Amino acid sequence: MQVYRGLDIGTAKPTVAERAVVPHHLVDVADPSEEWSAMRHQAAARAAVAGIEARGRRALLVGGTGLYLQAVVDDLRFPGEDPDLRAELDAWTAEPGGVAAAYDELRRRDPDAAEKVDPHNARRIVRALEVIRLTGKRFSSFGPGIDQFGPTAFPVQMVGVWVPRDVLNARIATRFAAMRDAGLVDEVLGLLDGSPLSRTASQAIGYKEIIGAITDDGSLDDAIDTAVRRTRSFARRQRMWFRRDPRITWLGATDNPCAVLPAVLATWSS
RNA sequence: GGCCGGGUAGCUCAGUCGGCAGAGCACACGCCUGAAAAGCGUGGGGUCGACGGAUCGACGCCGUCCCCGGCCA
Repeated sequence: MQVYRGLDIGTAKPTVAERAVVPHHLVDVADPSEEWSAMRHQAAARAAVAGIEARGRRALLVGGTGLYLQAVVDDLRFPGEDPDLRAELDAWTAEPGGVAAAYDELRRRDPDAAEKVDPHNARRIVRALEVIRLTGKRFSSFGPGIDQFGPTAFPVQMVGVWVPRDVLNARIATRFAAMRDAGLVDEVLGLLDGSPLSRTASQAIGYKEIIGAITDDGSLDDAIDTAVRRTRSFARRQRMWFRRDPRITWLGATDNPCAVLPAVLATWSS
């Protein structure tokens, strides 16, 4: 979400001062009305890494979105997309019994892919069918899969920071309160004056809830509360995603995660 | 004080003719290849306000009481 210009406070974007000390890439590279995607992120991030390495420097990939990280470091191939076909499939699954019918087709044309997607998950079923109909090839034939943790596309040292649950929850609540104090609501009001947010940008935690509160005349306290819960839920999914990756070295922090910095640097140097 | 409506999961509420206590959200656990800060699955949770009664059997029917909201005085 930090790729979007104007989404500063709620995405905890690095400050101008911080960026003056350490160059940050893929920050402020898209307008909030633009869509962002795993494929777009893969291309942009790999280009940034290549540029950094070409200058003899070392890239530090930071972030919590598992699919996006793997899209950069692993052999993930994203077959094309077709908006018309996508719309047709979306309409199909919106009909009564449509999701089950679509899942039947997926099971018939790509049993391996059907095995990995839940029969109720319309979004994933639609995407798999879109690829199959578009390319004529099985969805599962693209790349080794996200559960294959082989050698990375380029040398990468992966480190995860593990924080106790109660500390994490407290930090999330504190963080949102600080964002609100820093003017998050005003920032959202400013965004509402511009072009409508894209589908992807409008999902940003905090922004989505505050926009909802403003347009529906709801409670800002409730919006912040929902955003806090959604952040916890996101953190749980991050935990699930990264936990299964055997290449990650986990470092535990009891309170302040910054305490593990020396250990992170030691791992990095090796 | 009188009349009416309500009291069921942490929250908001369904519950048909009396026949095994339900949903959404929350919470916990988990899944994942162009929406991923997205999407999806599984699970734990109940003195059905309290007490008494009729009934083989009550969240439901009868009685008394308590609590909340509205209207009237």
